[in-house]
Amino acid sequence: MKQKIKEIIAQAMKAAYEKGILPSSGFPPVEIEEPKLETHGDFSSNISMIMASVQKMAPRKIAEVIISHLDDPEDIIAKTEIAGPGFINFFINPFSWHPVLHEIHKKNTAYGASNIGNGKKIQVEFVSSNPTGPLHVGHGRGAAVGDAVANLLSFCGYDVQREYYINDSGRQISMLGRSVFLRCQELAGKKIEFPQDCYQGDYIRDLAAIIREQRDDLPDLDEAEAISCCAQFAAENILSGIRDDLESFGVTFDRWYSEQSLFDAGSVEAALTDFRSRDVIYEKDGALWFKTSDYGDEKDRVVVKNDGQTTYFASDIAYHQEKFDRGFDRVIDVWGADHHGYIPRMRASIEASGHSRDQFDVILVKLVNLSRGGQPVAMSTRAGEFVTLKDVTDEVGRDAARFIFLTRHYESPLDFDLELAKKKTNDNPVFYVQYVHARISSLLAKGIERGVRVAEFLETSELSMLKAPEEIQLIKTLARYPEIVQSAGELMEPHRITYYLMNLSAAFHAYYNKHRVLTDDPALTCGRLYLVLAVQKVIRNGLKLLGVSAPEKM
RNA sequence: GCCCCCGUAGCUCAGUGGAUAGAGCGAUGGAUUCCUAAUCCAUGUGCCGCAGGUCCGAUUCCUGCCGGGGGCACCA
Repeated sequence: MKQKIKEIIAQAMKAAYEKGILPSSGFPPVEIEEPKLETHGDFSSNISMIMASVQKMAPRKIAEVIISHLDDPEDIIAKTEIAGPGFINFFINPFSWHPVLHEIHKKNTAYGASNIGNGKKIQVEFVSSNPTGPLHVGHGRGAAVGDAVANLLSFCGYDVQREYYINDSGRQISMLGRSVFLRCQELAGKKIEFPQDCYQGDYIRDLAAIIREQRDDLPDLDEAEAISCCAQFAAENILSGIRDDLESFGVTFDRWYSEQSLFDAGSVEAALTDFRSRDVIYEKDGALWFKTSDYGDEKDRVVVKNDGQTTYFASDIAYHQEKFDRGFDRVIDVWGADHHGYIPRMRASIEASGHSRDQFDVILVKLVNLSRGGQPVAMSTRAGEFVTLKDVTDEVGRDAARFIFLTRHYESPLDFDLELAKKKTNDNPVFYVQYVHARISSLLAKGIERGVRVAEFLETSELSMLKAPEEIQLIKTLARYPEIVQSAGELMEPHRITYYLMNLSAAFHAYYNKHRVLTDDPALTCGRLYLVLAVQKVIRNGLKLLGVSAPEKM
């Protein structure tokens, strides 16, 4: 609809120019918006204000000219007005909205899909939590955001790959091995000093107990071997737990990428050699430094320490080079906000390896403040006291958790209240939206009971009886969906879908309370079912993008 | 000290240059012989942190300041 109005305006400007009424052909792109006030029409254009200086005419005069040249063969426009400083307001003929419903039914699950991505290969890397402990709530938010962003991009025509990067190498893994090893010794009755920098959580004790059971050769190994054995065992065990948790959270990945595999394939060495040849690496104090400050970072960064060990950053450089080698046009990383200082050096590495900085984006997800009935729940990773993602989803359910994670812009801190998440009221919007879907399912079932044949009414519905203001309002809201999806995709902001769904749900509930869908008039009933089924489809599509289920019954 | 994010109704937050700035919660009053009351309807609330600047027009963009949060390792 918006597009049609744009075309009509563009055509009117052209016609006026050809007649010599508008002096200049310097037409800016036509922008249309939906005014907040109903009295300002369905659509509004500021085009005459923008053109005023180029055309050397008063905005209101330009508006008059445009209006007098409008050509509207389909009779979409009921009325136009010139308002304020020169807005042109368009009032759409109510019946012109009806075709939106046909479109929704025809496109069904693809309604709202677009091809703005044009098949470009894009990778979304998310969660990528170290296999040194279970996923906690913060990771859950990252998972929900990453998954929804991937869904959105895919729906917008990108060729999307989801990836999890496993830091299964380096210091934190040996520290994990050491932690488990020490707990094993403790279980064997030895008196040990458990260091501060080891992993403190109880899950380390559990792992120690398991490995003692499964590997009775452990006491025979020398300490280094035993630690390494513990490390490998623990990392694998934890990672498989992470996989399970994500899967029951509804998140799956196309690829799990091991950091260790980069070393095994010589990719880290190759990346460093490449950077040497590009002259962006130098030696100082026995270490190798990458000149990230040449690319906007505040200082240079070490890639090989003076003990010969490569840093985590070195692996990351190799990893991101390798992503582009795999043919991705764009690479998105979803990180916790505490990594934000890492962005400039990562950007530097992208640019130094010959890619452009806009091929790489980081989505920084802010922290989650967990509470229960308003009382904060302590979350300290160091002390090993944290609420795991599994704990939360077990308690409040996957749908509520995922939806709540997406009710804020990812860059805002999120308050997550466990009691609130279980409430079945308006406080908890996930049920508000799902309830729409369930109610419509029920309507359909009742309709069938009464002998309304679905296939038939989808074909024969005559829509002219859909003329109540609430009905037109509902259709207008449905018409906005594709645009919302596009902007959510382009900006990678899934919360736009969340808000839209809450809006649409409000419009539906209001309609439902005011009008009966199943009436004694068969034609009216068919028309209304046609409308509410379109609503149901859009709700279902939107929830799917968010990774939330659309229940038939509640 | 430097960097990033935030500052909008009593609370939690939407609003990527437009007209009279919105929603939920909370408060008050109402709605169910009838399609799911997990719903709806009605009634209030705002120096959009402050000060400049750009613009026909700024909550939105720019600069400075104030306030809140996070980050600043040869850690990951």
